[in-house]
Amino acid sequence: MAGIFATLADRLRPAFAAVAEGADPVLRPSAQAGADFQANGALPLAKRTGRPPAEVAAQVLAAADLDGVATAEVHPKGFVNLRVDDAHLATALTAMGSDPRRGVDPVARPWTVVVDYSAPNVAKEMHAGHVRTTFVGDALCRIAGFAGHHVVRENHIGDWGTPFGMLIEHLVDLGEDAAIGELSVGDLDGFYKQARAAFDASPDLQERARRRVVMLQAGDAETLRLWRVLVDESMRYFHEVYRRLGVGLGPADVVGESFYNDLLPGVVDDLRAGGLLVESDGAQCVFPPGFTGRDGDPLPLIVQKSDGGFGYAATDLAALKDRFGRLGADRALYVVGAPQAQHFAMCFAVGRMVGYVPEGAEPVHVQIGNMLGSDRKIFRTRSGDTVKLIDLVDEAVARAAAALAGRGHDLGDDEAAHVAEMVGVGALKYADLSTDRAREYVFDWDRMLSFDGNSAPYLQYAHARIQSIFRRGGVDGGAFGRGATPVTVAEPAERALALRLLGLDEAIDAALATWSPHKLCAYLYDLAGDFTTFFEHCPVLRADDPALRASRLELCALTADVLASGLRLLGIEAPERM
RNA sequence: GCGCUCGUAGCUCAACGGAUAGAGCAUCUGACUACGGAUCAGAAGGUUGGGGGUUCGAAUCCCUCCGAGCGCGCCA
Repeated sequence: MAGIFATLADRLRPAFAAVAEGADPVLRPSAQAGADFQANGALPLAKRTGRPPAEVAAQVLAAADLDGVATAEVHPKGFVNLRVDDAHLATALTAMGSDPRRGVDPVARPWTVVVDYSAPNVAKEMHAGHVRTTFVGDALCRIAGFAGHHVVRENHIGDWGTPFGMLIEHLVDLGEDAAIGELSVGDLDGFYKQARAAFDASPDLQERARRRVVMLQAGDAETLRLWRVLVDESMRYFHEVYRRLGVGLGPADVVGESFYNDLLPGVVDDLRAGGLLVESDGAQCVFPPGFTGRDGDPLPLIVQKSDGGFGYAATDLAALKDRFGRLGADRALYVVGAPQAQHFAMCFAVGRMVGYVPEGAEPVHVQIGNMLGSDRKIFRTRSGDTVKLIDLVDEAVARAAAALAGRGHDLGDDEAAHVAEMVGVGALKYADLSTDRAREYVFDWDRMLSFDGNSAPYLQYAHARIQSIFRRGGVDGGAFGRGATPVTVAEPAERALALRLLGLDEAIDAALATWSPHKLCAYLYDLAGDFTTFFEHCPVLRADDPALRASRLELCALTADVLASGLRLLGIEAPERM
């Protein structure tokens, strides 16, 4: 089944096309009294046909088959106002109830979507900067997967390059067992800082590190073994964190920088064969058109450094080749910080020039804005250090536990702890997901953990509250929300809730159109708001008429299910009680 | 200097080129011995940084100025 928006658009499109080929109905939700949607498409057509907007609108309306779906009227200005029939809402809700996908049809043409996200560095702690790319990337994977796309998750870990000379030598100096001990308790920052301090203080170590990098790149077996120790210990820790956070990245998804190492010479060959490679100051560069740096000079993408080593641009080009070539991606998402916009724009331009990106396919930099402190500066600790991701998680859960305990509940200790984890982690995720991903946002504990406003706890609470209706009424919740109970839509609050429920597919479309999870968040928040209004105005358990009571229980069950499903698509769990 | 992103209510954020720019918090006013008060209803709060332009219609697109953040050759 399709949602209400798609249904109306399908009904209107032929009528608009009859006036002018390919004309868009420009269907929008309406804030007008008495109207649920408005079609604005007559206004641009009036201009094209040289006729008054209202006349065009009337012609469209006469041609539109809205029978059984909605009634419409033309506003003198040319807007077509649409009000969905109550009977149609009722039947559509029944269809939604019996549809396990809740009205979200699988996309007609599934894509292979490669999603590059999280990307921590080996032997370095994940910090606040990784929070958002991890959560946004994971949510996009879930949403795209649910919509029917084939999703390939890739964790582009930083597991290669010059720092590994230093890290490996530090591992040797420390002794392997001691080093592993340190890494295995998750103290990656401690290890890295020690290594950095020793490196800075010792010219001898610097020299050994240089030699070690050469050995690593030459494939020396012992060096590779030591490197592998660092990678494995780090990944073991990262995967523990992912598991705790419900992030769908595992060992099979690790495709780090080192993976592309063998492909780099081929990239250089491709560029050279394409006549794109230019030597500049001893480095092999490509100058994609349209990019200038200081003094307005053309800006190079440095593929091979003057010392013969490969730069990160080479790795990113190899990744483009691999994702669109070997993996057959239709879309390759790079869920990476906004500051790297120019770098990716250049890589994508070069990737197209060299033929790595097929016609119709598209690499997308899913830009992630910085998390800011209350001072609107980059989020840091008071002492100026980066904030460890795991510390944020622990604090979120602790704060959630305190908030839950503060209001009193009848949960046992185990369940209370479990719920605190769901609420704390959910609050952290939702705060990241609910604002436009590309924009910076101010991190605020109180706001994200508030039970009011656009927060995870509010949505989780709305869900738990519905569950309690079924418990309180001694009603088997599983019997509702399956389309087996007829729904009547009469009260304004019922209509509003019904319309919202039937908008799930549109919300998911909107989120995927721009790879923006916050559009789904906004939908869920609106849904929760519509539910509380409904719940306030429409007695459920106390409804006199058994049929009305059942109808409202059906609405409750559908709402609870859409809330829980929607939150799940964001990677957030919805407790039954809290 | 060049480039990218951004500037919306006191604060934090929405708004797919469409009618009167919406929420939450904070402020103020009301309601109910409550199907979970973590409630509901309402008020107030805006020249969408300034100015110009395109358009039937601009927070949204273009130009310009002001302000903020970020990037700009061998780190990723």
